[in-house]
Amino acid sequence: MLQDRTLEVLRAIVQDYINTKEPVGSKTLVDRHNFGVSSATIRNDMALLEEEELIVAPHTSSGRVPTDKGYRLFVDRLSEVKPLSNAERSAIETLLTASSDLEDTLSKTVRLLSHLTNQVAMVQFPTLGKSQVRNIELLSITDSKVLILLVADNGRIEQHMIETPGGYELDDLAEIRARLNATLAGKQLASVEGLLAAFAENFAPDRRALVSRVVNGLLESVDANRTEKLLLAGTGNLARRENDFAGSITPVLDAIEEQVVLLRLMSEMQSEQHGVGVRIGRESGVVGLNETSLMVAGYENQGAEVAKLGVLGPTRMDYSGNIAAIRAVARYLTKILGE
Amino acid sequence: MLQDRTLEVLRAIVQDYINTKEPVGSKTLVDRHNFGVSSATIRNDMALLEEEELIVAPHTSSGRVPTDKGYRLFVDRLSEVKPLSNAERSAIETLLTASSDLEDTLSKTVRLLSHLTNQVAMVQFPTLGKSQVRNIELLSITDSKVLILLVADNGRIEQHMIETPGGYELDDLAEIRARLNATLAGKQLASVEGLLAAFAENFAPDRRALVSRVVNGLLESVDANRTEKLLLAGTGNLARRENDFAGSITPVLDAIEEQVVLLRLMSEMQSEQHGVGVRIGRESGVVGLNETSLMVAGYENQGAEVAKLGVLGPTRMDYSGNIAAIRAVARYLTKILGE
DNA sequence: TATTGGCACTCAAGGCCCCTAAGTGCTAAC
DNA sequence: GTTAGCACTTAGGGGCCTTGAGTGCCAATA
Repeated sequence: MLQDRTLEVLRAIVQDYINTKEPVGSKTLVDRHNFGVSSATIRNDMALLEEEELIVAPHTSSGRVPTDKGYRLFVDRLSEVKPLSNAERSAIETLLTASSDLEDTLSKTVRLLSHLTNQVAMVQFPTLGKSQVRNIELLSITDSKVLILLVADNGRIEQHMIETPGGYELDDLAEIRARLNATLAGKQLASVEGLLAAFAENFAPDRRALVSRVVNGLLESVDANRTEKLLLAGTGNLARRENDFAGSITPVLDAIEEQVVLLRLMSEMQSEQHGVGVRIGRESGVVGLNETSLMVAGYENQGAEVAKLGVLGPTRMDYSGNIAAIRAVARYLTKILGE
Repeated sequence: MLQDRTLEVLRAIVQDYINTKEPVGSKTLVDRHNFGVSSATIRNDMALLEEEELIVAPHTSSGRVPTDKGYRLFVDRLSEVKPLSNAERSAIETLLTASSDLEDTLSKTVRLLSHLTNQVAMVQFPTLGKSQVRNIELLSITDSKVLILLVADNGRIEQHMIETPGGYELDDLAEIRARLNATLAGKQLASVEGLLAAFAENFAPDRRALVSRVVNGLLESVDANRTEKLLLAGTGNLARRENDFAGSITPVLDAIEEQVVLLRLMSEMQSEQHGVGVRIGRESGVVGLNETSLMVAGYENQGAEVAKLGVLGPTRMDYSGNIAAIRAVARYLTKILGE
């Protein structure tokens, strides 16, 4: 087992490396922190840390740099949550105001988070989860087009246009709508597919074609609600301090555009330290994100976690500060969604 | 006036520079193209071109590179539209299939365009223009929330949630909806604000609060339709060939995220050569885009231009090929929207 | 047993020098 | 108007050396 001081050395290395972007050596370490021991002792500690693969030397006889494993230990056991500055706190309260429009609120949130952290920020739209159908509307748009509207109680509203080549009667539409609502209102979105399995059979044969078109459209809406949506901000931050990435940032930009990967990762991640989940470097298992870390926290609506938000940045990032920012934003978003 | 051969030299310089990414000199030029004259003659031509500020030498006695002005002349007078390859043509037809959902169609389009050009691709949503109100729906969501739906005949559907603190009667809602449709259906979106100026006065005083909340919500929807929306794809292409940008790509990424600037530029641009509008380097007047060129073409729906699409990339880009791709995609999109 | 001073060793980075390859401008001749 | 010839320029690459920061190890110390 590593001794206390050895762990302190690791902490110092992580902190110094985050600040200076330079590999850190034993001498500078004793200069900057007062360990009360000589650099030779620190060197011994560093040898231990290297043996445990917590730090690594980019080339023989250069300073050391934390490995993914080193950052992991730091995050799990050594980092304290930096309290937010007053300026940050008030920025959150000023910029994040309630709006009855969900998309508005979330888009403000993601921009705020990106400014607070100087990283790429991400906010997931509320997901299917346990949310329920509030109601369903069918709107006649043209003779051969009907708009289906699915209002869920998580605040999302999905719209889906369908074609009805044979035309339709408004009365039919009204009836279908009424029966759909009778069948589905208050039911969980996840159960919609099952509940509609035999739905068309209740109608006269000559209307079934129309009914099943509507049902299919509705199922696609449910699916769209299941397929998560992601808002992003601050992509420019990736390239700002370019040398953060040894390779190119292209794979990172690609992964960001290919939102599916990010969404999957976010969903898989559980909150760990201080309510924030962290994936460091290769832990994500996504090649393009080998040099990035991902940190997410859940936010809630009506008492249940509905989705996640977080940031993506180089592994060499300010974990303490970012954890604090993410946590604060998640809490504040939960609060204003409750209003 | 510059002679024909001198212009040919400019064309050759632009083409070689685009291909090789290297400043091009007089000797390599005569080697690669058969001008039938010696390098000394080419040097004289180059001196003329430099005098006209069409090319520039990065440092004394190195090859020449086209200036913005040089690219401009190339695009306006020297470039032929490269016909698309069969593979590209069939890619367009395979990937771009009609869908009744506008967002689907456009999102396919933007990804296609980004693949064809290897640049950042952009597609504007259909804009206000001359489009009309198709109909308006008011949906009761909760006791104190009403969803306003504005269906426009350009295919866009705006949804906007409003709060009604005092509650409301369903009958009231139905009446407001009926009168709104009577007043607005078939009218141009641009005229909605005027038509609703005195709308609330037709109602009994105790309902006016509700009515004006609805009217305000509706006006915001119209505004949202006016505020253009942009789909983007291929951001990773910016960083792919990194040395395309002398400075950092951060300002470019920022400009992309700040869609407002791009939207303004796209709206201002008129089609020039071959139906495609081009802004080269500093011509855009946007500092962050000094090293990029923007090329856009309009696409149509129901016979009228509704919005634009295009690409953004380094000034050193394949103008001929990209113009061809943009033009083809715009035409094809127009075609399938018409179906 | 943990810590320390001392020492020999390593290596990246920067400065310097030199050379080469590609390019230029100019001039006089064709 | 075109060309050959020539002197001149310069970025970039290779080689060489120095410096500074760092390391590992060992014997001495508390």
